[in-house]
Amino acid sequence: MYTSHLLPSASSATFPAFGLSSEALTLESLFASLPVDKFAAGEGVFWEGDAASDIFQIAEGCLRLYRILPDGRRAIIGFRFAGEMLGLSCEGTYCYTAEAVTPIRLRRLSRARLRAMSEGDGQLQSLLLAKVFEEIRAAQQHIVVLGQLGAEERAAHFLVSAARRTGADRKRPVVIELPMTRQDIADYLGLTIETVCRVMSKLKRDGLVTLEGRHRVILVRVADLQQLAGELDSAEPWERQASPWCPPQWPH
Amino acid sequence: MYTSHLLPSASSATFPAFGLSSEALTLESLFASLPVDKFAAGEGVFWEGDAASDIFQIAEGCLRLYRILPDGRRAIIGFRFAGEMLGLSCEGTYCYTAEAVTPIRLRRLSRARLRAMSEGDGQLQSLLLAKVFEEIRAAQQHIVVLGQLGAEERAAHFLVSAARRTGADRKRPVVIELPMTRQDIADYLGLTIETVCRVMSKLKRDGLVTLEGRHRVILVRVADLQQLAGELDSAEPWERQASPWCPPQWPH
DNA sequence: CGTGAGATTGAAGTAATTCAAGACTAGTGG
DNA sequence: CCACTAGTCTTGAATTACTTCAATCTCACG
Repeated sequence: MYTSHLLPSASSATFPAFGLSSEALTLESLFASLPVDKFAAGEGVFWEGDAASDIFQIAEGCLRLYRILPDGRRAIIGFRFAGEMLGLSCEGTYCYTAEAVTPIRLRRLSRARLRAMSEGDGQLQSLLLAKVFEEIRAAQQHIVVLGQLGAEERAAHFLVSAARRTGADRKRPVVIELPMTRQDIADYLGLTIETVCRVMSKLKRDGLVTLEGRHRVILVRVADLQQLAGELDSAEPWERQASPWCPPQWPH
Repeated sequence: MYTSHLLPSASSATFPAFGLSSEALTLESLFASLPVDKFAAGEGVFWEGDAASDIFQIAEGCLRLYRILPDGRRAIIGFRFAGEMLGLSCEGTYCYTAEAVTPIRLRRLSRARLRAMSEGDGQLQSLLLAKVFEEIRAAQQHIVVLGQLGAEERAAHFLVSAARRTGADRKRPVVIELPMTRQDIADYLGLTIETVCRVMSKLKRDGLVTLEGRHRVILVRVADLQQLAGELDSAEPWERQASPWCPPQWPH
């Protein structure tokens, strides 16, 4: 029998932030009855190259997803917070390592079982597909950030994006918890730890944010931060005619 | 017309490079009977924000996919070559603009129709899903490139990756055609056009490549280029124990 | 053979990195 | 409880990589 009551705090408190309520309910029900795995901070959940046997949903805590380059550089692909899913877009083998930033609790669903469940269920398939599309969208967003934005803009985007993902942008003041280290943020934004520090200090100095300890940031002037971030998320599509861009013709 | 000599018989010549032969055959058959649309160089196929009504397969030519930032900067998300698909991972509205680099011919399949066709067809669904996963994988790869690699490394990765995608890496010498402009490459790699030029010149000076005109590059020392690129594609996963990385513990 | 867009190269400027020193903070042991 | 310690964070100074500005070159096409 399924649990008659939802988890005391986690589910009802955290889910509304991460999608349509119907979506959250349906995907949540997939995981709700599964046992919970715990990992300590710093522990790995899976490694790049492992057979991608399971997908996960985070009940509590924060993870970093990363790849290590041959020379030892670490590229953090992204972070995952409570309520979000993990490993859905990997086929065959995991294409990054997942590691707990904080102590975490998560539910594991075998890929084979998910496949079986979704076999005849068109609604479930589209829910999953929507998650995959969301992931692509986020990845493309990150590409734009890394390719085009400067250090301050990247940081601003990171903060605004974190606020939106955790639902913190819907209350005032906007308070976000950043459990990861500065080094994590640096490896995620393609900067050095020193640059991340400097930029955060500058945002503080300019009155855009307040820093409370190492892991709490209060977004004071959200609109300015969004503008700094290039309004990449909320921006209406660029005007088709107004584009200053004159595309080069072939041949050149 | 451009590339008439390159693609005498587009499908059979180019498909083996882009997936399993069974996959290519199946997906190709989806498009084979559809009429061909033509676009001149510089023409847009769809724009960011348009309703994502169709998906496309490129019969011939090359496209750039990009987004324009509020201040006019252009971020090229990627390129698509003959045989590749387009618009599959967009839901609701296209999340980038697609524009012909060269004159192109492509086949259009309505999303609604694809949906109907795949409704009961599990095999087709997994073929499509595989394409989507491939796209995510490529996006994550690009994130690593933009976040961690220097200018020369980025260029090397771009060249090696282009060689692999077009199948040019399976013949010697490795000759790749780059129909896009240097500005396109710059906007794709997150560099300026001058830096792209300088880096290409350096690769040439160092004997890694030969440049023939503006749009043909011969990869002379492929292994060295791959190493420069961080061996991001071919690299075996990093050793779990040998990792020099000591993950920070929580709390910090 | 002239023309113009694109490409290349050089020189100066700037943003981010590297190197280095010090400050903070959480956890430890007296 | 308090000092001690180790890891993290922050700031400054010097350096580097990339960009910007500017001039020249190349090539496809008329």
